[in-house]
Amino acid sequence: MNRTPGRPLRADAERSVRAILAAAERVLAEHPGATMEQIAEAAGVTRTTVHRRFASRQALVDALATEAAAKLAEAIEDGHPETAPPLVALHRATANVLRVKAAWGFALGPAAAGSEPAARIHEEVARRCVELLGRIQEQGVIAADADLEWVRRVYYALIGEVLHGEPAHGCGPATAGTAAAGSATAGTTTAGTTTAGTTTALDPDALATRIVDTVLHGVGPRPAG
Amino acid sequence: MNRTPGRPLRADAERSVRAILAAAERVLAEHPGATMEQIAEAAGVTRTTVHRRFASRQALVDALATEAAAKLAEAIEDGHPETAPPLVALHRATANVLRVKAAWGFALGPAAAGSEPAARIHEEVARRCVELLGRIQEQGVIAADADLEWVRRVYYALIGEVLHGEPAHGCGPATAGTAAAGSATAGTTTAGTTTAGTTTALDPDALATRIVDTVLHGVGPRPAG
DNA sequence: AAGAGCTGCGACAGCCCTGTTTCAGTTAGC
DNA sequence: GCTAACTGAAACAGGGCTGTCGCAGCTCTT
Repeated sequence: MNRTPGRPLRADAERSVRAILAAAERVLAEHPGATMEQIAEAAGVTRTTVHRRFASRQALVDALATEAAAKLAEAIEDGHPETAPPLVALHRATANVLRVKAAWGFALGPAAAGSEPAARIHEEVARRCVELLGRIQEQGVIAADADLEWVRRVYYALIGEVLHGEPAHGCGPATAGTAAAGSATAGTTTAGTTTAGTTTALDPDALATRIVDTVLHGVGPRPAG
Repeated sequence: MNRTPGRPLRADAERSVRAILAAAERVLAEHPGATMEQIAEAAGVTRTTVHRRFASRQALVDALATEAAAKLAEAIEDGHPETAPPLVALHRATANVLRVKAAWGFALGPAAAGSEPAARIHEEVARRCVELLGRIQEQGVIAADADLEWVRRVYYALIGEVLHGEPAHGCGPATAGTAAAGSATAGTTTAGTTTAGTTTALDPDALATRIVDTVLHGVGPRPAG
């Protein structure tokens, strides 16, 4: 019954909570309707223990969503959107977000939405995102008459799309497949990453480049080199 | 038990099937985990009847997905991708798809995926889509070195994003909200639709323009008028 | 008008999931 | 080492949903 611990948990209990949350993400990502039992099993714990730590299934999902949202906010912040050059910050943040979203696909997905604190974090993240885009707009890299909210949505959509391709089960150098790196050699002022002409894709930095590039310039032909 | 009728259904039974499918889409779109009972009620039918027409919940969802996939394919075909000028076809198809997807949000969503026949139709649709994009590429409107699969994914993502905004509960002139039509006055060779400078958005044609425009040119500043 | 088809109603069995409780045994922390 | 915290095991009540049946009554079809 004690699910909102007044005092800190004991070390082993803390470990259990961690294991449960991680397992929940893993299991629910593949099977959104998974049972508490399945989650417990994946966490190496009994169903009883799961209920001891999370009052209800909803509480578990909420905790998961909140944790993931926090990591997402952290990913943005790690790009230093306030201090770094806007395009650099956008690129870094994008790469970070790709990493986080790949690892917390369920917790950041629609199925986990509706969680109160998580929703507020997401709003805040969206605000920061638009701020950053605004700074880029001031540089003239985004059209002056562009609707930044639309830009943000396009940006979000592309991030989501990129993560649909390969399941990326282990976050490792997964099965390649059909990768050709279409519009490489971007004109953005970011650091290296584009080693030469052909990027292997799949790695967050290359994907981030592709996303930012596509958002800014689309897929049409470039004016000039 | 007779769910794959050898002979045609009677008129009233046919009507029931229609009503059930329509209700299922309506109900499941808002509440993916809805009960057979809720679907039946929304269809003005008893739960028993639903089970009489569809062997199981899965069978119902499959039928729904298949029907919607067919309508989607039809939406593409109505753009005359083979005969019309590629950009015109793309614009028309986009507008049609927006209409279909708005009306069959659940049946075309991820929750309804996994249905055998529907999946094959979606593959075919993707093929047609890439074909059309290839024709546009030959015109030089898409960069020659662009990965068409990536272009298709970006295109899909934007279509999906556009439909997230307003729920569009009744398909009517719903509650407007924050609409500003960012990068309007596209350079595409489509017909009118852009009445002047300010488009009201929300209507499929205007949204299609926006999508196509963004896919091709991104949100960056235009070279020149 | 007659018969086949379809529907609503009510009820049933079966299943799975959630959430709780108790108790004995183990583990962390002072 | 002692105590409090934590866990596994087992069982329980409760609830909901699915899928099926039989029957009486309505409605389409010819």
